[in-house]
Amino acid sequence: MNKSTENILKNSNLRNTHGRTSILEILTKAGKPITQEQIAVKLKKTLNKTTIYRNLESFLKAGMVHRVFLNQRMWAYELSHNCTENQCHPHLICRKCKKTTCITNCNIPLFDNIPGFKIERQKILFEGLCPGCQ
Amino acid sequence: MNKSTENILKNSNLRNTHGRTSILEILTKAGKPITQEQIAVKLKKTLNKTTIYRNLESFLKAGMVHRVFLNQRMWAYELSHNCTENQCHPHLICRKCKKTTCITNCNIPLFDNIPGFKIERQKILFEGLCPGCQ
DNA sequence: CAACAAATGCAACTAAGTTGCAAAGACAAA
DNA sequence: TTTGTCTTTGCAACTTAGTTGCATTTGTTG
Repeated sequence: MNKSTENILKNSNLRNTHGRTSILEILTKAGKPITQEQIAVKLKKTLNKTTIYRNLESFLKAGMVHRVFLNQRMWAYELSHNCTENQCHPHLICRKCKKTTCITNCNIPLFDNIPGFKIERQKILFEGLCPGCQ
Repeated sequence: MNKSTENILKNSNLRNTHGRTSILEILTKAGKPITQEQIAVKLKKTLNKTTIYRNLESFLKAGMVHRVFLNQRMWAYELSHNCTENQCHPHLICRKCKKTTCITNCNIPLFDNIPGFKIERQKILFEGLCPGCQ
């Protein structure tokens, strides 16, 4: 079991359970947004979907994870170490392969000076072609 | 019946039905993204939800309308006259009142020069406070 | 170890959106 | 105006991502 994972959980007042550590492990390995269903499959369905959803939600609340909206009605989750408080890196949904990619090699400012609004966070979604599909 | 609406439908090879014109009327009046359910209520449930969904989809295909993702699992639709081919205006979901507002008085560039990716369209979603909630 | 709170699994539920099909309606040609 | 064809509509049944209630199990602290 990973020591730092254990500490992360402790710091967020979350109990150190097998379910949580294995979900975090999978999110770490994935390195990109994945869905509840994908997590369940990688765990060979040894963890109940309710449990996965509930754990992902507690990770969300603790800020360890964020989620992006996929296609029609699914969320994909990923670790949030590449995100600042106000802005997560942009994502691209590829028109061809439909996969979601994280775009971390760009430098997009925070548009927080829009008259009349108080902008606290911004999410950017690109549509187009990923490197593999051009 | 609005003559321009009629022409818009004709140009998109869509038949001029009562359902379609009344949905377009409501979207025009709304001037912001609204959901299927909201449309149905404004029509006093005289139009079946299947019909509304199917018409919204044909509007989407024709480019007359675009949609933004709302809260948990709902889409909101709005007329796309304020959008360019590559970018729609940003939207803000207010942390307090949960309403979605269109932000049209800002000038955000298209980030289409990201190495490795072919960006065709960008969608920006802000979270924060709307003018009424500050 | 005991006691309590939190996490888990299961089954049933919710609800936004979809599908199949028969009936009604739009529209172009005659 | 009528006819014929293709599109649109309504209805009911369905799909499925995500949620809820509850009984059981597990982690943690003293």
